[in-house]
Amino acid sequence: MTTPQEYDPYVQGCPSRALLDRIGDRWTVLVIGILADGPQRFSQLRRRVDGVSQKMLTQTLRGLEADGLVTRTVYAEVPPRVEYELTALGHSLRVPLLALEDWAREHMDEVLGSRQRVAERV
Amino acid sequence: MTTPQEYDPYVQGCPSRALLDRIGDRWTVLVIGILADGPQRFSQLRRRVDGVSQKMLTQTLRGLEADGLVTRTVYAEVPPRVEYELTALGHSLRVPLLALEDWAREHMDEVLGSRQRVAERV
DNA sequence: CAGTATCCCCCAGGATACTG
DNA sequence: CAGTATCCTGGGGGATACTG
Repeated sequence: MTTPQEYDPYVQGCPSRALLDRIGDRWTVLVIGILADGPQRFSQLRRRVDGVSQKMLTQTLRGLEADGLVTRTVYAEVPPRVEYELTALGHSLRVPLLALEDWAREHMDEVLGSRQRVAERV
Repeated sequence: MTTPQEYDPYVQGCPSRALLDRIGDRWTVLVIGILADGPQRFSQLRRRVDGVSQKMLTQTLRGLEADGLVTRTVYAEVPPRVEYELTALGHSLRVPLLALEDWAREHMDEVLGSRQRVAERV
């Protein structure tokens, strides 16, 4: 603690790389995006995140929960109802993620065009 | 083309998911970050991105090249020198990525604290 | 409904060896 | 130096079946 230890993702083993891992997997980002609309049930998420398997959705949600980005609330009803909701921390992460989505929307054509050209060996 | 087709990452097969894939893998983000400092040789990148294998670095750079985010310049010298540099598009991607890095720096403690608590079953 | 538990396959990616 | 080429393994993740 003598030197203030900054998080440096370029160094192996730095915890901030762990964040990159979490952001890394496709489902995490998509689930956060959906939850930004408000609390959602498991089945709603499953339906809205096209292509996610039950296993991966559960796994993703458990990870988000562990990271303090999402809360899980079980209602004592029959049939059971479970709602997932972004925490304040989760909402704060939404901001940079939105910036990324905006970039994608704005520049995806350029990227795809480039890929096309490469694929055609032009 | 009757309805303006927006990129929707929540739909399977949407090309914008391809971008999530690219951002997804750790090396891409790290390499872009390093290249933001200016043009770099292969060996420099290899050294600065701690833990990347030769194979993955090559693969990552080829991908970035294909997407039009990075240029590859070969100098006819002995020994050979190859420099990688961000394109304007690559630089523009830097902006949202920086926002993400900032978030990580600012909130990593909270995330790690949460993980700790979960790991300890508290 | 909202999961857990299992099996199992595939391929991302590391290690190693070789080349222009 | 800046890569290819090849081999090989771990585990990510789908499919399926079962449960509170």
